[in-house]
Amino acid sequence: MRFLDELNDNQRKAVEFVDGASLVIAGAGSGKTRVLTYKIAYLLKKGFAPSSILALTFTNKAAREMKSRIADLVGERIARYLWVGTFHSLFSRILRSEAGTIGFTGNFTIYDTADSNSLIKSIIKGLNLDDKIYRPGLVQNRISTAKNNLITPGAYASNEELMTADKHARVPRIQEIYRIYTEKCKQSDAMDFDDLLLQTNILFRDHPEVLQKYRERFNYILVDEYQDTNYAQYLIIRKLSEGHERICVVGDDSQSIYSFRGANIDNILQFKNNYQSAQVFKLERNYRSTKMIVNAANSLIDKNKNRIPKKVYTEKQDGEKIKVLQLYSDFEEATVVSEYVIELKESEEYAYKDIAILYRTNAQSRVLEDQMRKGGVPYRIYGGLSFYQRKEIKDVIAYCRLICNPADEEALKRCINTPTRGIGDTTVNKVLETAALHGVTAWEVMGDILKYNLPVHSGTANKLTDFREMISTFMEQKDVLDAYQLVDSVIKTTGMIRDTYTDNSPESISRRENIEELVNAIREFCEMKTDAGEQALLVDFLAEVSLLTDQDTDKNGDEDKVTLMTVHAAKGLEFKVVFVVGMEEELFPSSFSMDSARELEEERRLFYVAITRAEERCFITYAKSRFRNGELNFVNPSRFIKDIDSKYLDFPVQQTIPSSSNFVDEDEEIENFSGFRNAGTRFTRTSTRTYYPKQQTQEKPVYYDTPNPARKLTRLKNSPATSAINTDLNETFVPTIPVGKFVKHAMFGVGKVLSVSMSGANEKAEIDFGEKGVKTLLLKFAKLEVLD
DNA sequence: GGCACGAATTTTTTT
DNA sequence: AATTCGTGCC
Ligand SMILES: Nc1ncnc2c1ncn2[C@@H]1O[C@H](COP(=O)(O)OP(=O)(O)OP(=O)(O)O)[C@@H](O)[C@H]1O
Repeated sequence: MRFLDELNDNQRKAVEFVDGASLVIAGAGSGKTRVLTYKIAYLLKKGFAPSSILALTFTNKAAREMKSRIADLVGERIARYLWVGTFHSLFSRILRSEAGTIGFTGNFTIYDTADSNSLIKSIIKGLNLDDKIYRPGLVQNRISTAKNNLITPGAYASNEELMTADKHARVPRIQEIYRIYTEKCKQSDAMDFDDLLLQTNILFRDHPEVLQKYRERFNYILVDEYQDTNYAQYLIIRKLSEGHERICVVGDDSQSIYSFRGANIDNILQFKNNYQSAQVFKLERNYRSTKMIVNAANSLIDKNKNRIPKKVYTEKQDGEKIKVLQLYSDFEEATVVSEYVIELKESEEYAYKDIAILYRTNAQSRVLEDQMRKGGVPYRIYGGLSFYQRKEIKDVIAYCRLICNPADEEALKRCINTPTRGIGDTTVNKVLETAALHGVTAWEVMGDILKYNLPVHSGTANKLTDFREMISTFMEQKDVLDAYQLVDSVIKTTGMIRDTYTDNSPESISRRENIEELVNAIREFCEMKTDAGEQALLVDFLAEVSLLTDQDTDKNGDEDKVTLMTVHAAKGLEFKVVFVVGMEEELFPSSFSMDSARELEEERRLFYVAITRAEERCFITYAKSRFRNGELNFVNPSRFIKDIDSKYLDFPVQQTIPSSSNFVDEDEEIENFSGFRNAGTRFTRTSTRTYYPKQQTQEKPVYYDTPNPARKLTRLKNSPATSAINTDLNETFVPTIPVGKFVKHAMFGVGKVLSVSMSGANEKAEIDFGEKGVKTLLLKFAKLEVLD
């Protein structure tokens, strides 16, 4: 087995250990995933049948990569029979074949978060509860957490702790909503994401013979990113491996970042106690990053109290320090990052695809995207609104779902009046109420309007009947035509396509293109399946589509583009160059994590994950002001920057630090454009004028600058970050402009000052610009000139 | 029932 | 800024 040479001693030991449970716990970039991959290859060589190996990854993409890597080692003919995938995708497969035993059909629909949310909303409405108190999002969260901990509605109701918590939170009826939600899902033959895990547990608990069958089928179980598994996942694995304990999990407690999804770090911390035969393997050598990056990351994570200390070292070269850049605004941050990207590309050392820009929240991607486009930088955004979450796509899919499962109420609600065909909310509600009254599906009611006494006029009744007939016709074809042929017919017959031709707005065209892209994707799906000798019916497509994510729609993965994604989405990936942007208090760490030490530590782990994605170069940026929810906020640098030992950081001399004399052009700029001195940042959203510190645009690139030593380091280290930055801002002289006077604005022209008031720490003025309207402007930022 | 406009609201992260 | 919600009118 030559491939074992590609491992170091510790890795090889972990791979070769086959007699019992093993845990590989090690820091980032130490080759944990590699161990798992090679271990599978090793097991295959040792004679394990590929179909007897179950490997769980965190994403579909990771699964694909692992499978293809294994195929490289042992050949595609063998690798193709492996069970490699996410918990959700593999256990949905098992659930489909065993569905009958737990009261579902093999065709069950998978409700995505939007579907659950909509169902919860309608339940809350049905119970006449106030949706301001019973916020659907909150309820959904509670239900999800319950499911992840295997608490069924009954168990929920009899759980003291949960019930009192709900009572105190003034939402005592969550338990009832949960119960109805569960019933509704079952009635609609639907499972949500959490059900895929919960129902698997129920299946294994209530049907020992089924559990036994899968126990015998899977002789070896491997789990990647084990630190982010939840209780439901833990128990599935535990049950399947009971007896033989041939299980190998790998992970890093310092990279546990999904607690909001129920991930329980105890799974990995308690592994030794849960498995008698457990052997623990530690890997210490990092193969990914330079010394500077590894050390910086180590010094950061060292600030967490709750963690298993780990040694991590690297033999790679020292590399450069992590560059920390302070910018005026989110806008400038994006501009500067795009300039750095261009520099890196032009240096010919890096391609665009070597570079990633990571952020805490999806909302941050917008400015970045704009600036990348402006700078001509090709990029690809992952996450956020994915292709399959677009309205028009969800609409088409809703038709598909309804055709395959007429009980799918959420799908019905979605497409019954899309495009509009005169069946409005009132009618839909009547149908749903009548259905609930008789304990049948809405589909059933629509099939016999007279029998169920549906209180609608004959015109409306006809519309309902027509709609039902149309869907029925598709149903007759669902086992005859392949997915492509059927969907093609659906978009034409239902009027979905025609609807995009009613006007020629860019929105309509984009909707049409998206629908066409979907149809294309389905065609490719059919071709692929047919080539593989498998069936390619609509149900087959649906079974796969519900679990697809953004990263899976990535067709040409090796296009030369910069990657933009959240830090969460970057877990497990690596890039030569990484920019971690928006390192500010309230954003990263998120304001919601601030009052809990536990959550704060998770935010720190998240930052650790971000930095450890970098192989060679890492940049950290933060802005002093940022638009959030439509308003400008002044923000402070993240406390996490101080958590990194400053000897690994480089704060280049920048013009962007106020109060320093090398503050280029400030006076000139301010006087020319605002009429006020020290008015602060020049960047506003309404301004198209861009301004770069001279050095960055006209001289050599900043990242070759000599590190700026002591002075700024001390500033960041010894004083709270707030004082370094905030003082400057707070001391900014803000003159009050006289009410009633006329002022001139760069964009709006001349206007009259109506009032001046305080908005937080900032003065804002209401100014009437005549036909441009009355605007409310923050004086710190508006470029105003007082006219005499 | 459908549409348009104005008001109100906004927690981060995702399978 | 962006999206959702409510209202009012045809
Ligand atoms: N023995 C080795 N020799 C050479 N390269 C290695 C070796 N082990 C791992 N690598 C490389 O190191 C990098 C990180 O490996 P891998 O992704 O498996 O680490 P990991 O521990 O799973 O990381 P993370 O925890 O960040 O997901 C990969 O590029 C991998 O190819």
